[in-house]
Amino acid sequence: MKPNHLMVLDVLKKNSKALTAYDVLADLRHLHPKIAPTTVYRALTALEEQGRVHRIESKSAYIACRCDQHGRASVLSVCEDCGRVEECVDPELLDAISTATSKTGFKPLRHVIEVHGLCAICENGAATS
Amino acid sequence: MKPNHLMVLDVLKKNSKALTAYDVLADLRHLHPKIAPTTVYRALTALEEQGRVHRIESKSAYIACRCDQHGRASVLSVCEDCGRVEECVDPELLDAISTATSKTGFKPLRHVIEVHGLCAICENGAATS
DNA sequence: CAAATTTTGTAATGTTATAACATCACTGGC
DNA sequence: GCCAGTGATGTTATAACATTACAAAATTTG
Repeated sequence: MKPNHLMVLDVLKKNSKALTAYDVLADLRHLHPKIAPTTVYRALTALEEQGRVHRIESKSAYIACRCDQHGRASVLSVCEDCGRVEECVDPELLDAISTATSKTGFKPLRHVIEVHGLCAICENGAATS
Repeated sequence: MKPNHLMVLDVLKKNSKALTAYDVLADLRHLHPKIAPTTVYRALTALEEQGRVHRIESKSAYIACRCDQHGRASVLSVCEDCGRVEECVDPELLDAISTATSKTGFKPLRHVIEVHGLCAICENGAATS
């Protein structure tokens, strides 16, 4: 893997929360002060194509893929309280969504499935506080 | 409904394609040259809360709700060729997704389900051209 | 009416993403 | 070895999307 791509992936892997491209940029600048947005975006694009990174469309943010099922679309659960993101791969669900959209002749190519809510920790924390 | 909100909704209703906030702004400026981004965004936020407008997260764009089921999350099919968006309300699908994400204790609150692909017209057009 | 509250307008700014073009690094023919 | 051709990277600038902050106007309420 190319050095820039590796650096970007490492930054994402350090975090369980989604980071924006500019969060990644700020982190990288500690070591490489001259790095530019373009560099980060190019790395993110490549990593996404490889399935190593997911973009959270509803947050304009990115996480490292943790599911080791690179290539399959995931259902992404985003905690609105702590920002943590869980991945869940469920081919049957994808098929069900494809079937639903296909009824009108639509041909599905890419799925974006994001669920906002509260993770187990924050839900309990909020309830007992 | 407030005049600004109505104007914004009307612009969106004229189009079957998703429009960005600045597309809406440009359209409104034909008649109201002094209107500002803030005004459009405030209207879009209010209309979204009422379920009259959906935001396509993966395009940073907006469409008028056509399903007359304001309030229920929709599956949005976005044609990557012509930009048209179809809505499809399927409570069972939402429940299935909620169930999948709930396995880890996650509490789902808002669903973002967007499918990119080709609509029937573009799929056929592309095939026969 | 006048004070309090909410809505709207206006300007500036912040955030996210890409375009355009220069430069560098590698490859393969000569 | 040299030097075109190709693709990756760097650099600068700017485009596109969104919010903040505060002032002015409208609306509500005592």
